[in-house]
Amino acid sequence: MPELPEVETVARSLTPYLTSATITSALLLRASSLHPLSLPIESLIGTQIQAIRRRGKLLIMDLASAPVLSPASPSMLIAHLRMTGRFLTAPANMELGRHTRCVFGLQGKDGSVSQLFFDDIRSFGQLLSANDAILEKWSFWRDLGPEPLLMENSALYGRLRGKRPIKTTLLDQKVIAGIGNIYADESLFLAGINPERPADSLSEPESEKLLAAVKKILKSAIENRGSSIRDYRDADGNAGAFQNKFHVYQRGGKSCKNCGRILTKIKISGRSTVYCGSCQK
DNA sequence: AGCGGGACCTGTGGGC
DNA sequence: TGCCCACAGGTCCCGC
Repeated sequence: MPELPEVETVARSLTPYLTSATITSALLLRASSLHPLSLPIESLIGTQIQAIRRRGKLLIMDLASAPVLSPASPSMLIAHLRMTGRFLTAPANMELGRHTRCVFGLQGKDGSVSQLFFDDIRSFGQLLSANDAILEKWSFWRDLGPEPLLMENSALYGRLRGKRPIKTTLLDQKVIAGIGNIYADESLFLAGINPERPADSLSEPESEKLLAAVKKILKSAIENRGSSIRDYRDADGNAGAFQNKFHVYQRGGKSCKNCGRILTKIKISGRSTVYCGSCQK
């Protein structure tokens, strides 16, 4: 599910609920929902959530540890939602859902108690209780590319190496962080670039145009609280609205909103890809 | 180097 | 109604 705009929306919607809350309990319901590099889930008990933020598609909760905890205690709780991961805030007495993979007890600064559920239908998502030593070992984290909204074209253009399709390159989290299948297709459409073009065939102005399109699409998607295809909801249970603005994603066989020609649907590195053969060169 | 295919999981929608 | 297949916001790993 969630790409950068959805994770950003989740982080923002969680912020009022979680900031300054202390984790009072942590129960893991499916072992595979905890990252192999993670500290035990119990390591989170007693930590206080300082802030919630996003890096690429990762949701990050910054933690402060109680003074008695060892230096090995976690400084962050990181979640990768993958396809169907989701955070839900719940009253203290709420029962677990069918797809709840982890549940945290929370105590707010005002003493109020509540729960935080990590639900995940497909169970691809993972939680990682991390400290600095663990992050150094985590290659996905180490190699994560720049934030698209902060990126300059010199950085993108410099990374457009090799003959693989530009769409594959946009999906490579080492090149640029946070773009997934929806926003890759939508950005390439807006930039007028064919997704099958070899990455190294883009000129510097084309790279610039692509990065501008990526930024415009991501910002617009964030303003619309993300895209809800099926499962995605923010922490308040709200769907996004950007799916109503798609130009190409999931529109194979329909007509181009720009020129009226039938949109082409193909596979690029295993992912469904839709583009306009007339508008995208 | 990079692609295809499979794996990890569960659910839904379409075709017959 | 039911069965089977294809497909789904992601990433990793293997073999060619």
